Amino acid sequence: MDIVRTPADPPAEINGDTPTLRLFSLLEVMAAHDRPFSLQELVDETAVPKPTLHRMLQQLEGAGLLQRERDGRHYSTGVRLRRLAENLLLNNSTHGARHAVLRRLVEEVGESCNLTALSGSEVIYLDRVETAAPLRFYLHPGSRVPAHCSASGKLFLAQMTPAQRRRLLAHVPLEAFTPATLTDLDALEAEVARVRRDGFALDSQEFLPGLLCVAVLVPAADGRSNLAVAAQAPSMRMSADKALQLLPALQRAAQALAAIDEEDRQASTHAPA
Amino acid sequence: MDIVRTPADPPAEINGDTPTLRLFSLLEVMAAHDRPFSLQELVDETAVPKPTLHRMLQQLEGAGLLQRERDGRHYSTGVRLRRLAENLLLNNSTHGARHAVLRRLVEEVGESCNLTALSGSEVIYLDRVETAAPLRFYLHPGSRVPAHCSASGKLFLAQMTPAQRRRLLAHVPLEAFTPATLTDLDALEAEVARVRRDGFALDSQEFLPGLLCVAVLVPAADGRSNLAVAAQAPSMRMSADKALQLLPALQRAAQALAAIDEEDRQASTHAPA
DNA sequence: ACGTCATGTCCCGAAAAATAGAACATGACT
DNA sequence: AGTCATGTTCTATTTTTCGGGACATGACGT
Repeated sequence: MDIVRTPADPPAEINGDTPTLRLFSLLEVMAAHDRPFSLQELVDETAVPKPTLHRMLQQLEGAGLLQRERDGRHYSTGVRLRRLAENLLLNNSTHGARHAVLRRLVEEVGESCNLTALSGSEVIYLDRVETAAPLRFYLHPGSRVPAHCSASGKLFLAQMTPAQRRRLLAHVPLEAFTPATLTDLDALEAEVARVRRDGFALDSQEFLPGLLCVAVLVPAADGRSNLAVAAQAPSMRMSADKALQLLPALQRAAQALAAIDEEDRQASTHAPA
Repeated sequence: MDIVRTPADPPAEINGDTPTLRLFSLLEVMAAHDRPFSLQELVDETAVPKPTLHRMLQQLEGAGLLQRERDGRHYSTGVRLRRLAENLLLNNSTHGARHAVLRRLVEEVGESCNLTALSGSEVIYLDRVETAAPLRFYLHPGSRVPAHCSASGKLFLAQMTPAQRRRLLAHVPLEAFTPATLTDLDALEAEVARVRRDGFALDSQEFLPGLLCVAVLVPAADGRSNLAVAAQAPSMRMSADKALQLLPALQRAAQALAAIDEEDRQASTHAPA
């Protein structure tokens, strides 16, 4: 059982999650290297049986997602796939804007920052920008973390009603990841009350030893937000005191993100292009 | 409270070729619009049964290819998908006909040229060919540059709707890299209007002191392009006036690049035998 | 408060597709 | 010709998808 579950594993291997998604993994392998691939090369690269791979390539070629080189035995990306990629990046102003805010925040505070949301009883990393500092934690977007031992998670818990919070926590044991993890319901309630009062949350090595984190909510129009910004740093560079100094920058970023959402909300009720 | 659905939208478009490929069609539909989709919206758009669509979205979300908005009922593109798209474009430009066109352009104009695309709020260098002149800027493929202070970036901005552009720019501070950088929104709007009218963009030391740049869009069949060609030169060798003289060559290269895409498209619709 | 509507979610048997071993085909090089 | 490496086809078995129908949930309107 992994501590941090990551849906998208590092590039090396084809993921057998579900057959459909293997095609994506295959494309990722091909997109990662800058050259046309022959069937055999892909077999070596992915450890997928040759006939299977052959069929996958045929499918992708038939759909125009891949195309064969002139020699007939090397595959490279097809127009349709490139068109898809272009459109994808082109029609992305929301993520672009959010990401930009995050990037600016990282520049300002000098530590890795991320955008998180609550999903079920876990906090999911929506986006993340790494600091330039060489020592850093590797947590990529898409990872999940329990709510009770993360700064963002405690923020989300803090805005729930006691009943909602109890219901969520009742079925999730408060697993101890470090000695600092709050595993007692009463202690967690007290912490959550503090978070609600202060408007920010700290995670002081409660999830990973040596990892500190400060987070604030991105305000939402209806009062309940499912979006938080957080800054993370190794304890070597960050103390709890120093974390507090980052708060103004975090709040500013949160406001900017709220403004983006507000715009989106308005834009979506108007006629799209 | 949705606005009335415009009948201008085509009826349905998901290809039932083989089940696996429907996921790609779905992504294409989503990539074609700059907004998050709810399940129901996609049902209307694609004429795919609701449970089926639901499963498809779940799969894609689980794989990190899509992600839900924080309201939990709207889907938009995920990090993994965007990363795939970036890699795809990055790697594809390096080899093949595009590179050749670029190389020939460099020969013709005598200055370093590059191919760029918009990704988020930044311009990403897809490919670059250096001039032979000893004095030159070192900017390699894959590097990124803010949109507001690059010739290509201003071209991409110019073809957005005002709303899209505002959303992107509102939260990206118009950072001043040089005294010439446009840091005022109104000034940038005026510049963008000029760019749209003229069909080309200039960057006169707005990003790096001493660096001039001219760019034009590579025309796309559907009118919106995510590909631009640009020539760059140090101010010692290039003035704004002289930059204009490069325009015909750039336009020719852009046409050639557009023709390559067109060829690819046609080739992929012909007999794959 | 209650019904009503629209939307998101789950279930499950029938149908279709993916899987990968083995065999076959094709060329390259000796 | 003989060997090797690679691409292709065949096939029965396993696994997945499919989508109608039913259920759940929340947002209204009365």
